[in-house]
Amino acid sequence: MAIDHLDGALLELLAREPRIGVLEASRRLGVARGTVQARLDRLQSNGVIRGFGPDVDPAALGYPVTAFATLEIKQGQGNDVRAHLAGVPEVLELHTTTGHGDMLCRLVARSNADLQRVIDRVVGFDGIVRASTAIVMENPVPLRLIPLVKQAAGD
Amino acid sequence: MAIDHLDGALLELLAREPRIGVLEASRRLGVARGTVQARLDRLQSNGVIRGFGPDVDPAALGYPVTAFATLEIKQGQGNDVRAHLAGVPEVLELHTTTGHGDMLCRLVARSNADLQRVIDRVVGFDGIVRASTAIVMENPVPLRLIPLVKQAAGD
DNA sequence: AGAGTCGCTGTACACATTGCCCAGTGATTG
DNA sequence: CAATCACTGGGCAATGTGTACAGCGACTCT
Repeated sequence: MAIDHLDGALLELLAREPRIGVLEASRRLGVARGTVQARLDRLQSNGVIRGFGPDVDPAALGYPVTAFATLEIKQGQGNDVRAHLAGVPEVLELHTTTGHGDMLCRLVARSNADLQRVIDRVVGFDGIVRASTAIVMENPVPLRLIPLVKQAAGD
Repeated sequence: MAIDHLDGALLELLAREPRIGVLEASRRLGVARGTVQARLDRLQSNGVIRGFGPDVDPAALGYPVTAFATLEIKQGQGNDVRAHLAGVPEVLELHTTTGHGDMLCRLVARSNADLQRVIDRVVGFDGIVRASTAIVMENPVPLRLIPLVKQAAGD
């Protein structure tokens, strides 16, 4: 859980040049190879690094439209709705939240027209009372964690 | 842009066991190493695979609270707001959207109390008229792309 | 039909990297 | 003071990588 300064530098380096190896990383950071290896192992067993999965771009896959849908759920239907949404490939992410809606999910679609189909599929389920959708136009800040890592490392 | 069936299998394999090498992947998929190498290169130049950055868990970094904030922006202040939000480490992601709000951003914080500080910092800016926040309680479907990849590959 | 192109295979080779081990050292702790 | 811990720097065998090449079947264009 201790987010060291070296850990921070390592994470940043890995984020910038992911194909880098342990040896090369140790050279860049000016430490011994064993150290980098140990840090990496620790970060992974800590859960700080979940993995190194490929970062897939839905747009390049033919799904250039992203939207967020706020869902209102019928009492007690939560689990069914979760299962239903988990079965829809275009649902990239699902959260249960406080506030006006009960759930928030991230959707993608092949086009604005296709989004209609996706939404119909998403909300065409008994437990869902109401849905409101916001289509994403721009993504000025794509998902990033480095600034947070830096802050966590810098204290 | 052609999302082949082999491409799909490769992506799925990489997602499940990211530390796998090209050689091992070729063995698993039952194709020649050169093929896997060529596919990988193509997927990367296509932009389907953006990279292999480490998947960092904010919770493990000490930021277990996630929230989504919908922001309403003063006309013409878009760029300033974008720049402001980009400067806040706790802002993990920012989208401009259609619908009730003008922007949607994903935030993290060290605690519910800390979230107040983050929100204050986020909305403490001239161009922002109104903000409504939804705190994430559960994350039944964490960000996933494999089902989408499978669908894209299966046609 | 023939020529050219393309993607995949199977193989080869030199080189770099990995996983693992170990002795030594400096800082911190009880 | 002794023990613990993280880091260093070195060494080793095994493996993977980058790269190249020839052969082959499928496809397209003329």
